[in-house]
Amino acid sequence: MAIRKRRTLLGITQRDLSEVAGVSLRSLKALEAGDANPSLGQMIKVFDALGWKMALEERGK
Amino acid sequence: MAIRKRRTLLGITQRDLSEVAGVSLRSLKALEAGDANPSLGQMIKVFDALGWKMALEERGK
DNA sequence: GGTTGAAGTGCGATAAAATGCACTTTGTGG
DNA sequence: CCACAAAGTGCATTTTATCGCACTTCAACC
Repeated sequence: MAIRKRRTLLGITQRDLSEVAGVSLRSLKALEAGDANPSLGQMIKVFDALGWKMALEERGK
Repeated sequence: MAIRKRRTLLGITQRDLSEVAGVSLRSLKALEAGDANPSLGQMIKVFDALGWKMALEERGK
């Protein structure tokens, strides 16, 4: 997933990110592993911690 | 929210959208009302039904 | 005023997410 | 090989989202 790539690029551990984002380490691991259907709030926290924001786009065709 | 605007623009009811998207009417109402912390799957279904997709952007500054 | 369709809302039941904990695996440096 | 840090994973528990249902509100129309 993109999360891991971004996180490693920032040179921080899962623990670091989970603390900055304010989600549990367990949840972050699940999120990175892709075996999760996270809540919007959960995602926003993590994305925000990674310097990302969510946006809507037209789905081409 | 943007969902309602889009939906009314399409000229469909909440019931219509909920059925097309595959989520319960109750959930869609909550989603439009903004009193929800929906799951990613839930949002994708609705956004997809509205011709939208989600994207990540750099958070300015 | 009565009827109808769409939308808003509260509540209880259930499915699922989020968490904590214990443990395993993997890599890295001594 | 050993020690340590980071990551992966299974499980039990707690919390929360999702859903159905009943009821209310509101507007349009006859």
